[in-house]
Amino acid sequence: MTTTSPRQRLIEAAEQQFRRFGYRRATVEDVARAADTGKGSFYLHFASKEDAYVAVVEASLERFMVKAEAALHTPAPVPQRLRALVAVTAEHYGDDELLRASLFGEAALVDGAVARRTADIQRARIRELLVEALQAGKLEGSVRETVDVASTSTLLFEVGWAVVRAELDSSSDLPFDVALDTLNDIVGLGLIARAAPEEGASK
Amino acid sequence: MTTTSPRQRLIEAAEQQFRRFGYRRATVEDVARAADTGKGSFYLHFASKEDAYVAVVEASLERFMVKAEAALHTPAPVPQRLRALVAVTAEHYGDDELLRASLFGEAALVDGAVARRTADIQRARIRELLVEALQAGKLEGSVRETVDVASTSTLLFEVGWAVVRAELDSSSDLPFDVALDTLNDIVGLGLIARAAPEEGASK
DNA sequence: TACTGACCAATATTCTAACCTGGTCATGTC
DNA sequence: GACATGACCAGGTTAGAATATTGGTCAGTA
Repeated sequence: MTTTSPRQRLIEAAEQQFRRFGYRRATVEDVARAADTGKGSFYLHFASKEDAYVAVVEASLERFMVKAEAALHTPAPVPQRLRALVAVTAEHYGDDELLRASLFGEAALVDGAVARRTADIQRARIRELLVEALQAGKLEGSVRETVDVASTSTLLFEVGWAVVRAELDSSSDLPFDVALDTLNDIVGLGLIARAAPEEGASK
Repeated sequence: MTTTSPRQRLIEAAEQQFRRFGYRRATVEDVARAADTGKGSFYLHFASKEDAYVAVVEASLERFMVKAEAALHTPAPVPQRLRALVAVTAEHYGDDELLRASLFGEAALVDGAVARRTADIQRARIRELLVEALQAGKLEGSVRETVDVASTSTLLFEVGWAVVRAELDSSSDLPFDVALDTLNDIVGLGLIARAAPEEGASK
């Protein structure tokens, strides 16, 4: 029980406390006690309570990233991989209240500046994934060369989350698989009726 | 100054007060006074303060809808019309703090149940626009017959707002016209490299 | 050197009393 | 009668003083 490093123990204890009580109500003292150490030691490892929270979110996020990367690193064509990513995300975020609250700013667990900070971290990390996937798609030839990776990843990120949110929000009337199909369909083929697949079609 | 109907005067007065002080701080009494009428009369026209707020949002929304419909009802092909819609939206919502706050739940002007209610109204109304545009697109042949109008409108709504938000959020690093181009590009052509424009490409 | 917990300033909570405001309705006006 | 009004009330909100808690520090211990 005391075999892990103090920092590790602190992160684990902090995670438990934050998950149970939320950012505000969890106290540094309780975290330290739960990690079987003094409050002073807490500050040897983290500059502030907020930093500890960020560390917890980052650790949680890392666990999600493993799944997410697995979903993306398959031999399937890129659009199908994106679909898998959305599915995995909905599943994971459905279970992980802490990540969800930190991303959407659900006030029950976090809010204000901390929530914004952790939301940014998640967004950035997940968008990296999309950038990577898009570049891989270009290499393998399944994504058009002309696609602007930076802005496309931003937009993909938003539609992706729209679908995830529709799934997590029980009051939504958009069935998950329909949303997924549509996402794939639009992202894959666009809206335009096939006519002139040659040059210069937009702007 | 007293030529308009009492209800109209009340809505205008309410709009001024709500815009200036926000939903909570604006008082029914001040609204009535500003409309040059008694507080009791207020309740002849509105069942509650909240209903008056909704009426104000609806009136504001209607003014936006005029512009939005104008942007959509042009002879241009549908994707280009959608682009115009996004541009118009960004412009209008950039100026109209009340609509913006009511849609995004910016707490300065509104929050809680009222904000949710007015957000839903706006979402529904704007999504109708998209549904209409998609159907028109199908008729004129510029939108694929196979796209699912209901779910597509939902997703389009989300990307559209992502672009608008990127524009309104000054800290965003995504230039508006790049975002617009990308939106058009993806929605128009999808991501897939042109290869087999025949059958069964998704799912 | 590595750690700790008593300590402090700042913030949060609780309590109470005064105050305000959404909504009603008896009364007045046309 | 139909319509409009403002005095009135209950419930909720604010203000502010008194109290308790907590993030963060640091002198002291092992």
